Amino acid sequence: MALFLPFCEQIDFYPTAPFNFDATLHKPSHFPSTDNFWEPGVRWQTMLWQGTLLGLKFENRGTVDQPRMQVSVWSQSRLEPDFIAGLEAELRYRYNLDLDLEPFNRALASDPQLGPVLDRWRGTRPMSYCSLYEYLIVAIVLQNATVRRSVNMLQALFDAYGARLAYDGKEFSAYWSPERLAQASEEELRRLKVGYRAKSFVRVTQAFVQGQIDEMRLRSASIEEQRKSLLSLYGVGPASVGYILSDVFHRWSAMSHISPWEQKIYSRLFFDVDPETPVPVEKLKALFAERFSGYEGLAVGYIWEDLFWRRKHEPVDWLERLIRL
DNA sequence: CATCAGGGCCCTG
DNA sequence: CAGGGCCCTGAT
Repeated sequence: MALFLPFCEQIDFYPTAPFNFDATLHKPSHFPSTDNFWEPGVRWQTMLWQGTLLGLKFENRGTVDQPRMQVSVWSQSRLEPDFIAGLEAELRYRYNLDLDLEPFNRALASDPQLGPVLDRWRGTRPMSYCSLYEYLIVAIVLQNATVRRSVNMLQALFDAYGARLAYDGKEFSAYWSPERLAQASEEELRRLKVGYRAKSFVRVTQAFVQGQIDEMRLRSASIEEQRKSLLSLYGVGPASVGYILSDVFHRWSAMSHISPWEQKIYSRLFFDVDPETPVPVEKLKALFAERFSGYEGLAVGYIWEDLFWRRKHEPVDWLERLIRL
């Protein structure tokens, strides 16, 4: 039974130009989950913010050079102006609406491989709609699993501990609070077929409930401190930390970690070799550092998403073999 | 039917 | 610091 959200407020956003609405709000490389849905010009997204369940709808009301985005916010009860103001700031942060891409565009416009990609996706920025806690759950669900299994595990968690929200004539799942999951035992979690990850969920959730990790405080910490703090969490290793540093904490300069499956894809993309005989990680990093100096994460991200947009329209033979559904 | 690796991480030796 | 074990699932 879904929770109906009757109240609706609107917030207008004017992101820095250039701003590509669709490529910022939809990342085809991400696995699908039932807390959001995208179609050109619109993204629905649920959110648990400061203990309040929200139904968001992002709509493109501008152009790349004259950006304007309208966000409708549905809720159970009327929202206070202070709350709205806080939410607005949080969305600006998570969706990187204040990011100035011009130095990046200027520096890399003449790169023969990246240049055309930058033209195609001008104004696109990295984006993670998750809180740190939620992202950690996703990262753990991704570990050592095929995409389909990851999707199933996250859905099982939504169904057991999250909410179902009805707004704008649609229905979506929403995340749970750490406090809610803290009531679940490891055995109970295992029944959701998450396997050994149950222990990681319990320990990570505990760390949040007990205040050992604080997202807002970490945002202003040094990258070393962020890395150390994340690695201290049980079930969180270098691969998860790499994703979190870039997606949640917006550390886009360095490629902190390249996992084997990414290594294969990069080898094909940047050295045009058979992914089954990949180029050493060090060689990849050296190339990124030389060509994209200071913007490694951003630049590689553009080429990565460009590939997955292509795949959305037509299968990319060599890539299909590397993505286990 | 059985076997195996998968978009890691922990723990042990 | 290398390598086995971990849960479950779908592919072979």
